[in-house]
Amino acid sequence: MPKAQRMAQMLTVAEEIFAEQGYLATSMDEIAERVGVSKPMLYEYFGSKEGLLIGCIHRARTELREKTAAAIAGAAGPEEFLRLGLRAFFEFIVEHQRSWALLRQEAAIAVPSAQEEVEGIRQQQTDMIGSVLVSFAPQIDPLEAEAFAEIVVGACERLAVWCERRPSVGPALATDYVMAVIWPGVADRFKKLPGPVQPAWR
Amino acid sequence: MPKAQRMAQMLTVAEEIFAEQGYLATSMDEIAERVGVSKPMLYEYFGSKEGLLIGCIHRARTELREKTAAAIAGAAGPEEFLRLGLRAFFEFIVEHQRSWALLRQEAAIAVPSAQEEVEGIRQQQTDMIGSVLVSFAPQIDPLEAEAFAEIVVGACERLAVWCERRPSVGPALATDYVMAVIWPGVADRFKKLPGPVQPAWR
DNA sequence: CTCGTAACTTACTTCGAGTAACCTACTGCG
DNA sequence: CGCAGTAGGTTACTCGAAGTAAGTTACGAG
Repeated sequence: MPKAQRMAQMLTVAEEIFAEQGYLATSMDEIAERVGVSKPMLYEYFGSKEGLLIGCIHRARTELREKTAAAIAGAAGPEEFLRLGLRAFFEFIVEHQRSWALLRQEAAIAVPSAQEEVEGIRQQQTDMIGSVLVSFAPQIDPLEAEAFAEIVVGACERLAVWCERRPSVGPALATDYVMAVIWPGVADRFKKLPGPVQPAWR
Repeated sequence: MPKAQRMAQMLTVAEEIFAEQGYLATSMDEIAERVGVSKPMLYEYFGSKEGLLIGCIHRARTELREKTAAAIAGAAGPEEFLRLGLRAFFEFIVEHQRSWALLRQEAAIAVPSAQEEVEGIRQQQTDMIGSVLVSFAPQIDPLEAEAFAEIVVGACERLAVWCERRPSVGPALATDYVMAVIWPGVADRFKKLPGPVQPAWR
């Protein structure tokens, strides 16, 4: 099997088993067996168990970025821009429900360098939100804009975990809840600052 | 040394080393040596490495609950109640800066059952916030109240991590930021619902 | 002084991450 | 055809850390 294909297969299998059993409880032998290959091949491709985990996270991150970029293209104003971006995030999470827990929880704990990747995902989200704030209200205090973005990302991340236990709450309702809580506060800031320009993210 | 005292000492040392090096990178031998005791003693007291971690988290959880309860005693209205509760949380985090990363990140990833304890901490916070909402606005949709509470907890958790990289943002300013974003949205819900009663949490 | 128990240690076993060294099958070229 | 080189792969190890079995010391009560 060619390398690129084998690599993708390994990532898919690893993500699956990690999500099922957790990172620590999964052995490299186990992954190798399920892939139908021997352990040293995993080391050939990813260097270490940690490297394999980082590969999984990195792939998810790329996918999230692409989906978000597609979702927010053509949004009219800050509220719609934010709403579409948040909704893309919730949809991504519902799709990757099992592996998302791995990405944000297991990865961060077990493997310091995987944490960088997870932070990268969050960074993407805060960038997206920060860009809404800064481009629609250029006079906003940068520190405040950053803090607001972190607050919104944290809110979504936590609510997404909660949604897993509440099947009745899908991406649409989750987005509504978050917007209901944060938008009045954010809009309030906008009112006190010079007016809107177009947002530019990616 | 008597058991209770030894146990506390083990927890203190373990929390310290876990925070320094991470859970995975720390060996039980290493902790045992720093405590000045042999490895089987740790197993005697905590059963497993996982048990030791859970012990650390559990102790932190208890402390947070006590501090929060003390802080919110005597708050006048929902806004002050929420503000004091959030502030106690940020102060707790600043105090336990290094070990907080362990609790919420490493623990969740590496050890599924430690995750329960971490969720317990979050549950305390959502209970606190949920009690504000429900008791000041008894007619609120319970699902919505729960979602709002999760959103606020997520926002704080994430902002707390951000504060670690931003020494200029202390507990007071962090609380202000969160309140600025969420309070207008929450107050907006209150306005549409029957009026305030006293909150009761713990 | 000796019995009992609380607190502790030494000396293992086991399991899994990571590695060294060797193997196979295909592709291009004289 | 036959052979070299390499992509893709395997077997058989080492080593370190979690967890354990069995034995040892300290010390207060009778």
